[in-house]
Amino acid sequence: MAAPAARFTRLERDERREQILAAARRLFSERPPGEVSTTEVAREAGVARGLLHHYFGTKRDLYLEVMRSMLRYPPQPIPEVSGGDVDAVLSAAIDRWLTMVRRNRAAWLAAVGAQGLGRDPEVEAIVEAGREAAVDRLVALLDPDGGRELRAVLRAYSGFAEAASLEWLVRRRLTREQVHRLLHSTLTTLVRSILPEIAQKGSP
Amino acid sequence: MAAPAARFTRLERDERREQILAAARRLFSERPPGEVSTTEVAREAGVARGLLHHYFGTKRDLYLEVMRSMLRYPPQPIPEVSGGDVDAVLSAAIDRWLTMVRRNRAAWLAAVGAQGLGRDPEVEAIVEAGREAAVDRLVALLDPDGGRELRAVLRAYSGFAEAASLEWLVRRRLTREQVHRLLHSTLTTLVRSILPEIAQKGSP
DNA sequence: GGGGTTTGTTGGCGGACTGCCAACAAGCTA
DNA sequence: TAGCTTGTTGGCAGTCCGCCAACAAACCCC
Repeated sequence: MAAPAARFTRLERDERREQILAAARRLFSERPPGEVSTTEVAREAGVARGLLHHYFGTKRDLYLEVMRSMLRYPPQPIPEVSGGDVDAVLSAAIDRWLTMVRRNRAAWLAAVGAQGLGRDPEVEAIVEAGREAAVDRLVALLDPDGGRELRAVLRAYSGFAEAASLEWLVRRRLTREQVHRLLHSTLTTLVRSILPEIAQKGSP
Repeated sequence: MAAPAARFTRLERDERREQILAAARRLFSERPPGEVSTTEVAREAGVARGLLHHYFGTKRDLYLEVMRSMLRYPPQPIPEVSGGDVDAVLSAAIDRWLTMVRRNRAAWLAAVGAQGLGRDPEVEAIVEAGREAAVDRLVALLDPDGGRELRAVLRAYSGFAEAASLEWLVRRRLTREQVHRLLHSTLTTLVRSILPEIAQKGSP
């Protein structure tokens, strides 16, 4: 007779883990967590439902892990351009940002738009950490000694950059070239003209 | 004997409906929809669980209605300042925005929490409609004949305004006065200098 | 004021989903 | 090949959602 044809194949922990995570990433990218069942994730991954509880604990834990994994992948490549010309450095940084966004389109869209109405504090913290990290990189690039106001302005700017990127990627009311110029000019103006204006303490 | 002491009181449809909606708004503001049970909403409203299905259909329908109701309340007051001075008009509009945001703090925070692609198309549409309406008001104020690029830039600006407001309300890295100046200067610069620069078609 | 009517409200049944765990078996070791 | 390790499965118990038939509070009419 033929061999019993094993009904499942054993995998190394990390391997199976990544396989489940990939399936979960796919589904959680399309629908909010409340509308994705663990049964579905298990089917998509080709394993029994109990297995994902074994690897990740609760469904919520799995979802949080998906969020983290999405934040982890994109922003790996470190800026490190550091030419003398600030304008050129900024331009290059923006270019990398746009390229990253287009390359990881699905993951990025899901991460930016994560969570529904009620904000889940943990999810919020994960996404916010990613944004604050982006601010860190800009601070290092622009003014390592920058104060509280600089960080606040840059955080607002990151909201601007995300919305502008959506105009390019989704709504298509801007070209990549236009977004690039928009982001560059706005950031330059913010830091050189507007920030000094609002940072000074006593001005009526 | 004493009267049978009615076990529940009948209310008019709209009255009961609003009562349930208020309870749902409270709970859905604190937690994502997947973590709020209809049993809880019913208890909070002081009615039987079946009743909210009677009034709103499915849980999802109730959630969508909550979203709409939150979007409906705040931005009602129409700008209508229309003095000759554009700067003064903008300043007043920004002032109203900041006041609205602080007054409806909880509701507004919850609504912006449903960022960009909530991955739920319907929720997405509702929130995005609110933002596009804000853009409409700005377009009417600034340049009624403005083109596609103007709308795109203003949409990006609304992302900027939301993030900046969070810096004031939540992270407290900016004062109200600072946010005001930041929003005013940025909008002015965007429309007067940066928009013309990116709107021109053929520029290397 | 009593009986009939309207319709707002309740309670519970059927199906689906989550969290958990004991039993099973694939693949390694001797 | 027998035994062991541990990745994997299947099902049980509790909770939640969608639905609907029955109930009863307030109203109407005589």
